Amino acid sequence: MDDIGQKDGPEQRGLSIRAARIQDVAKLADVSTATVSRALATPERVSPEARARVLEAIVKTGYVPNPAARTLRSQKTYMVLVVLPDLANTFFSKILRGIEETLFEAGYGMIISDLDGSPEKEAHFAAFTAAGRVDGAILLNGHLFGQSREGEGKPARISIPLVALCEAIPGADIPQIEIDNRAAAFRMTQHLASLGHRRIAYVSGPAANILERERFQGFKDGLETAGLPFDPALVLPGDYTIEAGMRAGQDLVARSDRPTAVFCTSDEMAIGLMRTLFSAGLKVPDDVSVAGFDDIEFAAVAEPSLTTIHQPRRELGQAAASALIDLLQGRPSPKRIRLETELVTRDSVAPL
Amino acid sequence: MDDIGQKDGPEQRGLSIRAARIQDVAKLADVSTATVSRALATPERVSPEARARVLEAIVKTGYVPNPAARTLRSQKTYMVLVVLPDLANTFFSKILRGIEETLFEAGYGMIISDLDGSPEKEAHFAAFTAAGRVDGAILLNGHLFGQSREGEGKPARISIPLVALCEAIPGADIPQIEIDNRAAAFRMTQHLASLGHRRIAYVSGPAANILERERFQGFKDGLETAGLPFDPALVLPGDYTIEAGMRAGQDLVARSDRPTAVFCTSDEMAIGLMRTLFSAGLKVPDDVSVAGFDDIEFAAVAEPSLTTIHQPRRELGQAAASALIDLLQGRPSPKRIRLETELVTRDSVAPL
DNA sequence: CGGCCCTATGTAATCGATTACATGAAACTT
DNA sequence: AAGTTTCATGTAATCGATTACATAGGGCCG
Repeated sequence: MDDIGQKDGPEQRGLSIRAARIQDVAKLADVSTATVSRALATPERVSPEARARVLEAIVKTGYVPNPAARTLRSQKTYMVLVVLPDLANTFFSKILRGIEETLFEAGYGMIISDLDGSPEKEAHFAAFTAAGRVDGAILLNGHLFGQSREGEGKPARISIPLVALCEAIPGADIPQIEIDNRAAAFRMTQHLASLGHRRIAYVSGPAANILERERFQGFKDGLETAGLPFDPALVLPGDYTIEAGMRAGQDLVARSDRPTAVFCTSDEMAIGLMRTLFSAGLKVPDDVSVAGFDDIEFAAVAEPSLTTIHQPRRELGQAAASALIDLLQGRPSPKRIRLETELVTRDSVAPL
Repeated sequence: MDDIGQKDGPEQRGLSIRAARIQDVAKLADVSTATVSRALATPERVSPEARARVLEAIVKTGYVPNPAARTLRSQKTYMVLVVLPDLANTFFSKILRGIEETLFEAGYGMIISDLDGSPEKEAHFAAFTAAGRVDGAILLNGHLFGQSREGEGKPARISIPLVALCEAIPGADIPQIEIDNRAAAFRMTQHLASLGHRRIAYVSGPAANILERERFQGFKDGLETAGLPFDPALVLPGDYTIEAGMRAGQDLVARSDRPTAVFCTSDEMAIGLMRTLFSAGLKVPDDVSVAGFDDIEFAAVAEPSLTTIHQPRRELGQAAASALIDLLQGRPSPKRIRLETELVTRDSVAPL
């Protein structure tokens, strides 16, 4: 147990900021490095006495295992990549929180990639996963990486466990966590129709987006079920942003035959749209009813407060993280989870 | 150049998903692993021919360096930790984007830690940095990690480069990126006073918060300069959230001698407060003027649109990331950066 | 022409953990 | 009592890069 001047211990003299290694712990506890490692990873395989000595030595030295060394050997990073199209979008932040919480509890860290519409960044992060910097990834961007063009003798790419969140990825054999967008949009459309609205405008998401297609289908189904005609002139292009909502609002304001209700496929668009209507002197819901989608925090405090579809954002994040952790730890993972949405009626929608 | 059946190459037969290693590249290019490494890290120290062969081999094999191995040897992770108190808060998301952008361009990845007010998480992430998982950290939470209680023979903790963002950390000898909160609050207070308001309420942040102290001081200075008395009864407690704003609103509504203007130290609180005033039948700005702070996206589209202090959030993130990168790469780093804010006048504030 | 320096490259140690395999002692079986 | 298991532990190979040191060849100088 003589721990003085052995061979090449870190000697912590003065300012030596060298971190304690497993060797130092082993020496202090008078066991081999293997025993230290086992005391941490599989305590039941180490005698109580040795374990106690190791634990004590760990406290004394302030030992923290070196993650790089651990990863190099065991091929596990305990890191998860979260890929999303726009970090600045309010909709994602609470989802991220749900993800982070769940990952943290399971001992995983979270690396965030904001794609920002850049294919370059996407390629970078594809390489990132291929290099083994993360054990798995949660994709919020609606498609897989890089589409694997197999030219030029490129070897089969390393594939890590993936989970799709919110935007389902058609054809991908991975867990998909989402809401039933079509049903939710259907529900909202029916709600508007049930209040007597017969001319209902629709402010869309990006055309290529899978959410958009589902919601649009739900909208059309809803019209049909309500016995209302579908009028393409009442479909306004959008991209889920406040600005898109404002543009759609300008379009509507300029029309002579205005619809009596507008279904925006995001709350941000709905809020932007209401802003423009207001500025033009129109009253919501007296002149026009406006509905949103998502139920972000500001929906409840907008003026007027926004009727919308509530998405359980935090739970979505948690569910995705759980599914991924299942995969990472070799447990069976649910193939598809659809969380329930809810129609939240507030003041922005009124009977005709 | 015979690459068949050498000794123990990866052989990529069928489904072998083994990633190419530096050895494989070296063999294919007919050079040593050292040369491959140098061809990537210091190309000028490798002959053009060798370099070309290496590059070709890299493309052929799809080689991506293993980050764990690289980190283990070189002690560099090319990862940065971003610590923030609440990921779900709108205010942070655009800052995060600024950080991510800048880090990405410099080749760094971003790991996010949402502290969520949990000391347990904080301790975890302190260990995280100590273990060398990141090269540096950006702190948005206003204080340093763990306060380093040096008891029990704990060795000097590894200290990595840090940068404080938004919330200055008094006494810490690290770069601080922020705005001049006091000056901004002063400015807003003066603005309200100049419009004739003499009874101005103040909705605060958390008392312990450094931002709060600065803004509060600015507020008091503003009153004094305008020759207005400071009335403690007009200071309402808050914590920057929508809900806090609503509570403050309820408080105000219940009063008989209402102030004519309210300065909220966050836009979220201002929006929540306006909501409550509205519900109580009060008009903004006719009955009460309301001002915010931050200029989040929703400030411009709130009804009425919000007079507030614009913070250059993206630029704050970029500046912090740049400062950290400077530190990481051994360059001198600015000690303190104060970005300019701007008073944005909109419709929620009107002359008395 | 011999010595020196520079350049390009190879060899092998190293980073710090995990873990396959080996070993010796104790416990149990028949 | 000999043989077989089990348990606790140690030894050393291993993960895949970087890099200190060694070396060979070429050019230059006096």
